[in-house]
Amino acid sequence: MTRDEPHRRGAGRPVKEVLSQARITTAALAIIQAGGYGALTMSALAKRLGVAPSALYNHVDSKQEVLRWLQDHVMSSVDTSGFAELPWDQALRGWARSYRKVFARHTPLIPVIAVLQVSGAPRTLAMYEAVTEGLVRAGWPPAQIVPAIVALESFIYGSAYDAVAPQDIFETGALAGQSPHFTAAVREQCGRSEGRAAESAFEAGLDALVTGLARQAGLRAESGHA
Amino acid sequence: MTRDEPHRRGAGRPVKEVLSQARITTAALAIIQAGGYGALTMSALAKRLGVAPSALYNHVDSKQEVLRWLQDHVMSSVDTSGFAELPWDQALRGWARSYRKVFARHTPLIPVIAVLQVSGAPRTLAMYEAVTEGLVRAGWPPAQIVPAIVALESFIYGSAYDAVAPQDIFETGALAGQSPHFTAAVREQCGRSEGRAAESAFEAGLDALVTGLARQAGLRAESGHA
DNA sequence: CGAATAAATGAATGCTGTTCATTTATTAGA
DNA sequence: TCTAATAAATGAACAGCATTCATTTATTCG
Repeated sequence: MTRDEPHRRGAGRPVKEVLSQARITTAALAIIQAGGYGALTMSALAKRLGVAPSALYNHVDSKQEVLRWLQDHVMSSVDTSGFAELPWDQALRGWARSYRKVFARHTPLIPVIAVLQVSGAPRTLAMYEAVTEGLVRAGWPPAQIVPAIVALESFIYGSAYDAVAPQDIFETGALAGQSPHFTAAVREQCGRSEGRAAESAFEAGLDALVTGLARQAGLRAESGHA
Repeated sequence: MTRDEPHRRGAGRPVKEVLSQARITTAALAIIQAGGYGALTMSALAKRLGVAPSALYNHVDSKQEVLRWLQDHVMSSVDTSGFAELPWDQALRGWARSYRKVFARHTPLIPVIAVLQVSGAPRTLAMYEAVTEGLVRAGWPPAQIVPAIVALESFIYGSAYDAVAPQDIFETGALAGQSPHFTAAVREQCGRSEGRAAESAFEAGLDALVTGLARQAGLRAESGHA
């Protein structure tokens, strides 16, 4: 599945690649920032690169591949710097918050990630490596690290969707009579956390996961929950 | 946004509705089961209902609406019966397992749910009501229930993606040298949980979430973790 | 110069969801 | 029973999509 490098030895090679992976990814990102994922079409991408749509296919297998490149690029902006400076549990929380924040603005990439082989996504792999190394250094048993990352990641993806959902999703409206307990519960927490319902749910879940997974690993999260 | 009932008072009404929401939803489900979500097109849907594609639009606003109907229908097969018989934490785990199992076969609906107003999804609302009632009866403080459900749901959605991902996602391949810790960690857990990596990560995360969220709510999960 | 080759092109393909003017069928009321 | 009203089905059409292909253009190596 890995693409051949374009014109490895060939003649006719221009001095600078006009349509490199980097240029295509950058253009795609610009389109998304300007008009959202709905605006990301192969035509739009070609136009922004000053080229015919068909020319794109000399450098990309499919739109799916563009999305894969995009995914790996976006992933590189997830912050793992905490593992260099902070206690492991604070670093883990910081990583999770950054991860969620980044993908809340790129939810259409989530189905792509979920199926993506890391072997084709070097920066994604680098992120996993940073997290793993941090946990290893903190004394986590090796066998528990991948399950913990997977569990956290699952929670992060779901929370990213949640972060961009309309705030009034849970308004029961005309059906309130059929759901008295739930309607009351929604009212209850609307008062508490003003508008930031998704935020507080994320923090609650994150704390539970970090604490619980650490306990399963025979460790103890050092900092209390916020 | 709520559709008018077709032919409320009108003349020309056939005795039985040929294209009701139920019939459309059933047909869509059959198409999906036969050929996956890629096969679910408005043309295919029309053909299965023995009708021209354009006729569909007398009963449905858009394909998105079909997906919303589908979502609510699928949601009704999530099992909440545990809340009637089991201790609350076991019921919660059972619900989460069922929820994940159902949507693992309907991952394309996840982005739909995340944006869907419950006011238009009665069976989804019924599910929330069942869970909420169960937690209220168990003594959960009302203000903590919605955040807990949201956190669990986020985890469930992410885990549903995970459940259908290829097993070799984490094979680092040629890049193993650049990620020694992670590669080792992957090897480590491959040996432990044979093929069921997603499963064990889900159970670990579920246990952490249920335990941790309960502790935040001032309760204690009764049953130990599996 | 000539051969080789990558890359760009424009036209075309088949699919998608969706719209629209028109026709068909059914029923309510006079 | 005739007529008016109205919902629903139709087929043609549309714009947009990702993608393919034969052809042309440009570049560089021998």
